[in-house]
Amino acid sequence: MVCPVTKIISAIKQPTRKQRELLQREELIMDTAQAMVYEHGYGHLSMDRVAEATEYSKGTIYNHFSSKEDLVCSLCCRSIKNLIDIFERAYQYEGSTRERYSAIGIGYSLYNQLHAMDAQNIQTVKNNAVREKVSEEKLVEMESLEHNINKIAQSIVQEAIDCGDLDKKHQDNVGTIVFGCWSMHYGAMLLDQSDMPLNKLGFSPVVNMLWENSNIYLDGYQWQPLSKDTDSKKLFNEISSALFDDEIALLKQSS
Amino acid sequence: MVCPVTKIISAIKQPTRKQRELLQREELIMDTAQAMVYEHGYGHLSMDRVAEATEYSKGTIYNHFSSKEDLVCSLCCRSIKNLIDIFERAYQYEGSTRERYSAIGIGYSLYNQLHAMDAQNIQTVKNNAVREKVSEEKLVEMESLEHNINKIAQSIVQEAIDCGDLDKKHQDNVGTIVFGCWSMHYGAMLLDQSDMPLNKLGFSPVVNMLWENSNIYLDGYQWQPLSKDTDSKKLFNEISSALFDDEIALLKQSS
DNA sequence: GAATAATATGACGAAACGTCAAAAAATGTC
DNA sequence: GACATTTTTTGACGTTTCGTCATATTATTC
Repeated sequence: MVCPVTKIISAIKQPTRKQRELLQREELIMDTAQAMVYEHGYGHLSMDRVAEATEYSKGTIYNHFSSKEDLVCSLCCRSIKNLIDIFERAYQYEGSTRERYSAIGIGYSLYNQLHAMDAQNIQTVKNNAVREKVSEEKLVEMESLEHNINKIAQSIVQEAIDCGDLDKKHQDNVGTIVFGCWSMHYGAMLLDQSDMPLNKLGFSPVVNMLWENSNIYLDGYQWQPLSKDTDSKKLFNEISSALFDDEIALLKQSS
Repeated sequence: MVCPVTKIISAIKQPTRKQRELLQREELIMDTAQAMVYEHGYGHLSMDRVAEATEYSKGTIYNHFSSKEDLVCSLCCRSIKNLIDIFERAYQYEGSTRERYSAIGIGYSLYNQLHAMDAQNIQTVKNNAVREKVSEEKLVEMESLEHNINKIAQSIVQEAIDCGDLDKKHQDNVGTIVFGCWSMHYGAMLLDQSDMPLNKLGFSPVVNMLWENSNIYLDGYQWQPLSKDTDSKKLFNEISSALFDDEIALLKQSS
């Protein structure tokens, strides 16, 4: 159940050559696994295949990841780190609190469209039968990452309250507001996944519905400036191109 | 890949003795599988164990369900049928369109709290790796059920528009509105599932957040009467006890 | 350069899936 | 009721994959 290598790696400050090699190999294993999932689906991912593809033995793979599920969870952690990066970019956006919060939602949609498999991995790990087999350490890591990403969203809501864009009466509802958007986006992403056929060029129709719905929702909280007093279509495009130009390009290219 | 027995059963109008026996056995298998998941988790469900517990051979089980995933999907279909029943009760509720629509949400929350494992099964089947192994027929059945349940929600929205509770300008957004609530509830349910520790007596805190959020959301659509002009806490209790008294009792009892 | 510690390997046992030839039961025919 | 034919059931079998562990290999220390 314990991963000797992981334990060593996690305690690193200034990595030695040896440790760099281990880290590098860990990356290689993860990249290989990810490619496998991307190309042939989750069902085709097996430890034996990963071992063969990386040209290491199975035992070595197990030195890095205590189980197949642990490996998938590691992929999730990497995805969440990518999401954190996106959330941070949204946080830095020069605009109203409302716009910055919306930017998070757009970034989230974008990421999930670009990396549908990542979303699928996260969904896989959320499943209790899978979760059970993930090592304690890795679960802790994931929870910590999820906590951090949540924090970013919460701070924007808090700032909105502080500057008056959101009424002070919502002070105790910061969690609820974030939870609302989170669940809506999370649910939409998962529902979208089952209906894969609808992937047209650019954003999927689900993204548009989601954008409308989140605006309605935030208007419901009277978060200023209201979307009904704004050109929300235009805002969507502005935010997309200001923050996520590279991703948009990729999206257009891949369709 | 084909299930001989299922094929026979599905074409039944007036079941003969033989067919009744097959149906009955199918129920037995499903009940056994469900109990297994409930008691020891999804990971403990195996076809061999089901065969042993039902005292039929594995081959016979496979005559009914073409794969383990097919069996789980059948459990999902049963859950969705239960949900349809709940949605229909909500549809019949004597109250404003807004209240009836809210009743759906409450029923959904309730069902998922009472049958957390059902929700987990649905989540499992949504996963592509699992979905791939479900027989075509079963997938069609599930999609049809999902379509029906969606229809119930959509008709309430439509009625709201027709009677003026919802502005006519939303005529083209019926799908979007239902999708919004659906994704929010679906996402909330899944997020709730990962945080199992928070199951206090009665409704989980997530249900409260969800209730608040859906009200805000529907207020955003200006769906009359607005929750901010109503005692929404009271409404929640009224709907719960009017429609879901039995379920509430079960919920209190199980905590 | 030898002794010791760390790491890598792949053969192995266990668990589970799904199949299929043969056995058993049910049904039909005379 | 006896025999033939069809349907259904059975469980042994082949296959895949998991995760382990004794052994082999490599690295490090003295």
